[in-house]
Amino acid sequence: MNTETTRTQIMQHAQRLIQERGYNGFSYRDLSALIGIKTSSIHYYFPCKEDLLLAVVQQYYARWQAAIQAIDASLSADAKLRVYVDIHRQAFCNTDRICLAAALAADLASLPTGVRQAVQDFYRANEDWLAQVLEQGVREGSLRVPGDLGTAARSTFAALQGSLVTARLFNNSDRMKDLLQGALSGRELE
Amino acid sequence: MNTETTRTQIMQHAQRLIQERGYNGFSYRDLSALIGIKTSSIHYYFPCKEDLLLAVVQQYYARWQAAIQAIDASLSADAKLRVYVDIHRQAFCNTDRICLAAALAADLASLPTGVRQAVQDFYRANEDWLAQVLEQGVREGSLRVPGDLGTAARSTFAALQGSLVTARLFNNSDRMKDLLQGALSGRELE
DNA sequence: GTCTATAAACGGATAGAC
DNA sequence: GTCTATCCGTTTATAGAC
Repeated sequence: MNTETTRTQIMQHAQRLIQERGYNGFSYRDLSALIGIKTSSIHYYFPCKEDLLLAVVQQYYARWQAAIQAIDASLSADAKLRVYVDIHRQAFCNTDRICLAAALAADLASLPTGVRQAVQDFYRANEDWLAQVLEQGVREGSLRVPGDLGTAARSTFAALQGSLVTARLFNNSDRMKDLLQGALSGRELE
Repeated sequence: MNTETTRTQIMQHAQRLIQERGYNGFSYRDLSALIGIKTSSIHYYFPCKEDLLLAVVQQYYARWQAAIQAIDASLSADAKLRVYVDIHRQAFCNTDRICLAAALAADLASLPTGVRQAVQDFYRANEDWLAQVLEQGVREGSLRVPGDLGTAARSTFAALQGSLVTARLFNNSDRMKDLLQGALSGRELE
């Protein structure tokens, strides 16, 4: 088995299991059974569980950054918001998983310090991106944002994360559409 | 040690540990160390972990119902909403914990079926209550709700749950105030 | 790189004494 | 009710052969 493939497989399954069952809900044994290698081989790539966790979180963050940067900068603010929500809705429809950062944030007290920091960074980056887009929308006149921009951005991201949780809980991806109709159309779009 | 006291202690610590570290993040051993009894004594009250989990969830649900019913029915819709959000904000400020149902929903795939149902019931009950209050607000003319009432109720509860997660993540209870200013004042209150 | 073998602690759970 | 003692599988991790 090619090295990169094994390492990649480990990280893919680890991410999925965390999103499905939480940080404390999977083991090296689970991974070894899924991939078809021994647990000691996983330790070769990730000496301890925290190493694996950090690698998975950082890769998730990096991919999110790439997805965000791929959003056409020339779009209007409300178009950017629709693309942004749709990225999350599509990801949910394809995988039936909540956000990795939300899954980890739920187990906060059991996270290694470094991971906790990475989760905070992810949340902050999303909120900052949303605040920028809301600001653009106000400038353009295409969005109406009552009150503070940062407040609106934080509430919007909280609603997005919460909607992913309920979409999975009720096995109903329409919950993500709720978000578009309610939070965005209602509050922030004219 | 009085029986009811021991049983109560077990359930209190179990609920707290689930809210802090997730369902898979605590053990009978953790509980026994915290309370000062042996793990076999815990098995006397709750033969298996699922029994304990179900008891904790049902108690949490019952207390929520009591708190909701204690809200003065004669209040205006927007006053009810403010009391409702304040119940959650106060609970967070006092305990630094997210909602038990949200903590369990994050570990969904690892939950026993009965617990999954109880978590769904809790979410549904909150959404139904919110939808009723929004409906009252529209009737009174004190709330402006764009689009479907059920949609607005679901988004509002998702934002509430998500805000609790970030309030803890950033150790900042103002996140709950964000919700009042943004989601309620902005979207639903005139 | 992957394996076997092993370690030491932890996990939920039970039987039976007091 | 709570304890001691015990069961047996799990979990994370390491050492060393191949």
